[in-house]
Amino acid sequence: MGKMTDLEDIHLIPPKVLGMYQAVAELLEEGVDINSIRVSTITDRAGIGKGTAYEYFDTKEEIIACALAYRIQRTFEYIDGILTEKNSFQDQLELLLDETEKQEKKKFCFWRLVHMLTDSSGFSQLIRQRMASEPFAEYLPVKVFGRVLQGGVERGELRKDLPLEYMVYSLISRLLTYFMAITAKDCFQVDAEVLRPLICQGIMDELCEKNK
Amino acid sequence: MGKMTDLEDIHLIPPKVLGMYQAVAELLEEGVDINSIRVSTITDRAGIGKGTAYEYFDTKEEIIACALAYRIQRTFEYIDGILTEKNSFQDQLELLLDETEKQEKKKFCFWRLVHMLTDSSGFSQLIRQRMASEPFAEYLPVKVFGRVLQGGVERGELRKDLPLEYMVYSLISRLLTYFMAITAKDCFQVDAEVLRPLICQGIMDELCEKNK
Amino acid sequence: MGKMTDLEDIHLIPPKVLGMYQAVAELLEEGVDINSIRVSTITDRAGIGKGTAYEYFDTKEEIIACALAYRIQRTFEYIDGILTEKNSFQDQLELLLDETEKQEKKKFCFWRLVHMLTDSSGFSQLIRQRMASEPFAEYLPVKVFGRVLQGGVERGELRKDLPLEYMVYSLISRLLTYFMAITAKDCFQVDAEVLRPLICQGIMDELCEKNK
Amino acid sequence: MGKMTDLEDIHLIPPKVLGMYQAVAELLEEGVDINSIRVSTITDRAGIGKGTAYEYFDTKEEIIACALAYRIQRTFEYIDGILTEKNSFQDQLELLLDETEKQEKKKFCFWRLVHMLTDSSGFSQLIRQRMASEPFAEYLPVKVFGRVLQGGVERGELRKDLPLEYMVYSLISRLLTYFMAITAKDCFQVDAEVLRPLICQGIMDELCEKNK
DNA sequence: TATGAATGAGATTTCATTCAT
DNA sequence: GATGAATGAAATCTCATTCAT
Repeated sequence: MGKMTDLEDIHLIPPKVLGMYQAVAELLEEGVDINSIRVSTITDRAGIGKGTAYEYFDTKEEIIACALAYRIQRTFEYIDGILTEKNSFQDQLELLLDETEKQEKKKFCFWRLVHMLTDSSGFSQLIRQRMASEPFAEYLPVKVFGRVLQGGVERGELRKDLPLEYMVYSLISRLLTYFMAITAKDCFQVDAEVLRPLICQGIMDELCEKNK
Repeated sequence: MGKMTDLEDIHLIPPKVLGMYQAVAELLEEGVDINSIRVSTITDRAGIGKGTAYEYFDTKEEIIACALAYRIQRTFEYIDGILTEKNSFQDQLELLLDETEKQEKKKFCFWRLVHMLTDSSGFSQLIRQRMASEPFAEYLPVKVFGRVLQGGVERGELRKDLPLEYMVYSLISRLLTYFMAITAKDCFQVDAEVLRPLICQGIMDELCEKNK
Repeated sequence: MGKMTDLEDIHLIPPKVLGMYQAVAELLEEGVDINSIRVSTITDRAGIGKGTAYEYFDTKEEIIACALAYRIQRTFEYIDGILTEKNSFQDQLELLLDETEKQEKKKFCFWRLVHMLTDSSGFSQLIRQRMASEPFAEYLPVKVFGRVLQGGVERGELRKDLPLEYMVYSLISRLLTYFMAITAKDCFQVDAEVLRPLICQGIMDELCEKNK
Repeated sequence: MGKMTDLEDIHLIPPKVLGMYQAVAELLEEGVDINSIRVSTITDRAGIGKGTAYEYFDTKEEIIACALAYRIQRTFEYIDGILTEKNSFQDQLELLLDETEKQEKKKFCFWRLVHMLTDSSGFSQLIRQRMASEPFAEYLPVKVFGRVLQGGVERGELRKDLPLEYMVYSLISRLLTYFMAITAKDCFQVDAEVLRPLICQGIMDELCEKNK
């Protein structure tokens, strides 16, 4: 059996490997520091032997990096799916803010992704490599948000004169604002209830055609 | 000799400890993963004995956390200083974007701080404790940016109708996202040259009185 | 693999663990100070990897405590066995004195046990816990000697009016006298040859029915 | 200043050294394992600098060995003193049992001595050397008990037909076993209240002339 | 393919001892 | 003589990885 790092099709992942991915996701959601995760913890949770992990991966780093990449992709696939069901940018924006709140509860995907994209740990480098590869690229936040914004432009809701890449930037930074405010609640004493409408208004003001 | 964790006055740090702080800073600037830093690497660089590290700190985590806290404070002290010399918000904003670009080159302080404030590693928990304490609090980004924005409001440059905290978060997340876009170029697939003027404009549009 | 500290059945001890027990026993018999025994010394002697020791035990202290408890139990099992073959208390007493001499040659069991029962080192506390647990209790000296004396009483050889616990005390203290005399030969200049009949006589005088 | 190991006269011990001896004694009485005592703990307690310890001793082992030897001698000097005040062996015996019980409470001198005389730790070897030297020999238990028993014989209270040395050992081991029974109650499973009168009687029966 | 006992390199940490002041 | 900051040898213990079954 070839290693998982060579596997392109996300739907052919063997059940034992899915078990390991699930174990990693759970651990991170429980707030475990990524650097303190042990191979034996993963395999114990997955109900498989420790040696089995090495049938599918070469190193511990790869296990965790693949698990994370998988998780991130699934999350954005899901977000992409539900975004598509909404008909207006306003609804899509509300949905994204809702999801941002949810993610915070799981202390997971978004923020973790931010780290992955910016730090220099071994994990992050592996993740970045992996996320840049074919089957993942399609669901990178830039792409997902890009499609949403593109739709808005095409429907005439959003400004046509801004480069799409800036609009993506703008959207992400607003979501980040909201996420930071929620995450650092205790540290910075900010009221998310007050923030949310301001953030919404800010984006709409900046990106929407009708507000021009 | 009392441990450094009990030392409040940042100017009384013994030279050997400063040497260790310097060593940690260099390592991180060189892109070394924080989790792979060894005590012996730090002490070797600092030109002191390994045991000496434990005269001043109880654990490796404390060494690195204190080094980081020190570095972050010095950096924001510096930024605070140069921001004060500028007379308009526009100039201050340009300065911050300049510094954000510089930080990227040093892969360091600002971003590292964001990680520290948001992940669940042992380091981060220690750092957060430390940064919450008296001598550090004054130079936390929220305070520094808060003062900048407050000044802009008082000079009549910035909008009076937005909560200051919202403005702070908005500014921070714009900078952060810019940093992220620069750092993870391949993932973001955007061009900093294109982005920067738009970001400037976006921030001014949102926060400035005269542009309303 | 469960740790040895949870293992109740003394006959299920894995061979590598027996090797470690043997190594500890040898070291002590060679007169090595118990506090100067290193894990690597034990595993080197046992011909196993250092890490293997920690597959079976959590700490060095546990390794040595278990090795000692095992050794002590085996010794008293053995003594119990050969005592049972003797038909009179007199013979049993002679046997015990013979064994006391032998033990001295191995500088081991009896005296080591005495230390274990009386000092406050980490080892001793662990040993005491362990020796108080089910599978060991049966072969504690108090039990073994208790059975011998009980037998003597039942056969009508020994006095019925003394509490058994005092008889045990008396027997042990006599053996201790003999052991001390042998051990401290050089220090106290006593002739074991002269002592032995006196000790025998003393016990018989005190405990035997016919001498009443 | 010559090292303490060369000092013969126990009354010329400098005050800082007495402070260290006192510190060691206290630590042991508090139940601290002798192998876990640190030089810094001793000097901190004695209120002196760590370097000072090395003005008077060459190694940590010497510090503790000398402290113990000193303490043991003082204890037996004291016991010798109060034994001399008693007029009958019976009273002296009761006194010794009282002291044995007290020692248990202080977990100290007598028993510690026994360990010192019988184990193979570095401390014990040093102690044995030291206790064998001139100024200590006089107050070794064998000598002290020897004088007591000799007095009993001379007063006609004790048997003349037993070798004095046998009587000494017999007495010591009775006391020791009593001590052991008290210390390791759970292992011995006997009641000191029950034991003590029987022990007294047993010793008197064996050693006293009139009870013959 | 799946396993998990065995491994050992390498990390952190301790603390007796030194020596410049 | 007294000090205590500095040292580094040496110990314990971890855990990713291997490999015989």
